[in-house]
Amino acid sequence: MSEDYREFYYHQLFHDDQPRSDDLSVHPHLQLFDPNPYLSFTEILHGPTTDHDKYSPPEIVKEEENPVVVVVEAGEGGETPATPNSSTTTSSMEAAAAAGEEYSNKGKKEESQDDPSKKEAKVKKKAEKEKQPRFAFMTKSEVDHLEDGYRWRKYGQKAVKNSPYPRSYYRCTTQKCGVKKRVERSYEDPSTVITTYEGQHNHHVPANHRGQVAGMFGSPMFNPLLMPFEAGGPNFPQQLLAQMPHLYGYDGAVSNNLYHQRTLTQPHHQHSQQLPPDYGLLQDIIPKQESGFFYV
DNA sequence: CGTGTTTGACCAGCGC
DNA sequence: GCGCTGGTCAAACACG
Repeated sequence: MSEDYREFYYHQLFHDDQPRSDDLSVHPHLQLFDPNPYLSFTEILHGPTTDHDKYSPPEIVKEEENPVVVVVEAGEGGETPATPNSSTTTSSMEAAAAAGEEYSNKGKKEESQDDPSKKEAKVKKKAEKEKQPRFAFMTKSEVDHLEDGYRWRKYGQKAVKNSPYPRSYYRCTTQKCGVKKRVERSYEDPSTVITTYEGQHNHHVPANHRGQVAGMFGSPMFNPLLMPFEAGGPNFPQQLLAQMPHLYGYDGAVSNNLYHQRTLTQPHHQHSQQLPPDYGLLQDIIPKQESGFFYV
């Protein structure tokens, strides 16, 4: 991990003077995890450097209140620039706050005194919405819309309050797949893209024209790692997470970016925490310790 | 022609 | 009630 990345990480973690990151209390729905925030994706992939081997994290990780920060360097796949360091992914409290703000605000005034049918519809709508799993993560990237293997159709763009950068709205183009994602650039760090996924893919990652799985991490070195996941089924990432609900407080969907993030994360040290019953061969590929994300 | 983007309009929720 | 904001729609447009 370069110093840059570490700086970036700490920036995300400890900027408690930011208005959007100080209100976890208002985001009870947020579930933050901290498997191992001290590793960059590079380290995860290639093993730690000697320096980092000696590195001891300060006493700042407590229970589940700190955000997961996993830095992932994007390969040269998709639209991601070819420079190895041009794109890094992390998840953070800031992203959680950014992505979750809406959740915390909406539904507060649900006690409508309107007619029962309207109220019922509202409740139903709310329940439906809350059923949609969400999580957000941050990607250090020069491009806004990172290739992640799925096909997305942009259906809207809005100016973001307090930010010079617009927010883009995407929907998965696959029929009957209602997964959406929002992409916006952090106003605090313009080099950072905040991506929020909502919903669950119910289909395979579509192959691109060359019959390969596209993706922001789709460089050749990554593809072999993708294979087992492809073989795993249409909802592989979902299945993956579904196997670790006790770890992630979640029982269903996951973004494909997370999918890649997790897929590409190579174990270099396995902790001896209990594994899910069906962790199976995934344990060879997925180091549950070094990946992370949060739901919003 | 199929697919995806752009962009202004519209709607609903929320705070004041 | 009103204004602000976020999210979505859909027509027009661009592109391969």
